[in-house]
Amino acid sequence: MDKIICILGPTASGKTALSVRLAQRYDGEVISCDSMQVYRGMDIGTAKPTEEEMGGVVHHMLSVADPNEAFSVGKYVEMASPILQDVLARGKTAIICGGTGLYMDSLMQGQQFAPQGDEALRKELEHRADTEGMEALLRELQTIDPATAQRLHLLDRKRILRALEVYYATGEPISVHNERTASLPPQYAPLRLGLWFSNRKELYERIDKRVLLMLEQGLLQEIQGLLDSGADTQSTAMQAIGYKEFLLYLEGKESLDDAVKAVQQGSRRYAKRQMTWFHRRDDICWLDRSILTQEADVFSAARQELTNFLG
RNA sequence: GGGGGAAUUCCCGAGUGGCCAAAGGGGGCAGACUGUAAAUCUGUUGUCAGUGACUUCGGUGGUUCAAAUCCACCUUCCCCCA
Repeated sequence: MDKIICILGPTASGKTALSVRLAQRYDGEVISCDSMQVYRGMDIGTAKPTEEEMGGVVHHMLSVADPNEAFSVGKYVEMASPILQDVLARGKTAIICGGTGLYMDSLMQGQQFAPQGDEALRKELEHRADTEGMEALLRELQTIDPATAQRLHLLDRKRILRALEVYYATGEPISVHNERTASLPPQYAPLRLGLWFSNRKELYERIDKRVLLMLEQGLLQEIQGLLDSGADTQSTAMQAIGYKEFLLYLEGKESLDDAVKAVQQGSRRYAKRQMTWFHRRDDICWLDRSILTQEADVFSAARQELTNFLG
């Protein structure tokens, strides 16, 4: 049995601290599972663990991409998979820690994504969406992949375009590809530990506070630094919560106070979406942080689950 | 002291006699999600046995078949003149 522990939960629930303690106790290495912590130079706003917070534990998948590069789930799995195998091969405990549910599930599943269309195809589809409108494209999808067209909403531009892209790039409807890959057995069977708050207000308070803390730690300077070094404000990385809003402030388009509120708001809604994602799994051991308020409590609760898991 | 204006469902804010449980936005809640996922998208939001009933539009009392909408008084807030 592979020694893999997944630590998941909404933003600001204390995943980092728990992962480090477990790694120290169980001879582990942490593999970060966060779609924004992969970017170099985005440390404060993504709450990337500091050298000190890492407590001597080896961390992977942090700062592995340039903010201007287009990162994605596919790349994440490509990069993290070999790392995970290596960690296991060395007899270490792998601790997958992060809040990006899609990335985590994909890594554990060994997800094979349908290939990406080339740049020209994607550009063309984008252009057609703008000129012909989504109705036309959805109708087109209806003829080549009715199942997908059926479940997608007219306004879900991203997914409609991707479905068309997959079909034109591979000749296979994305629904067929998905059905095939979904029936594959998962590659790993980790212990999943989920952090959550039965009292949501407490989580929201932590989030609000953390945004203020990031400001104190110099988030604005960090963003300015990224801009100065040529960061593309349209990039995926710059869509990160905390960056896109404060960018508006730095550009003088919004007051600092409004930007702070927007970041807090965005983070709270993000946390809710994360919970929704995780909720659909029924194999997560949930640790209630409204009850386990001290980090030591969380740690010992986690150790109990681990004891059962390792047998 | 005098004159004018405003009070709407969690918030902002439409609504000036029936088509109003009340537009729209925000927020909340719930959900979706297979290469942008901290992204993208959807639903719902007075109460209740849910094709219907009931309680809401600062308060009280009127007018009317019918009021958030009209009248009177009261309360609070804002503006102007003193």
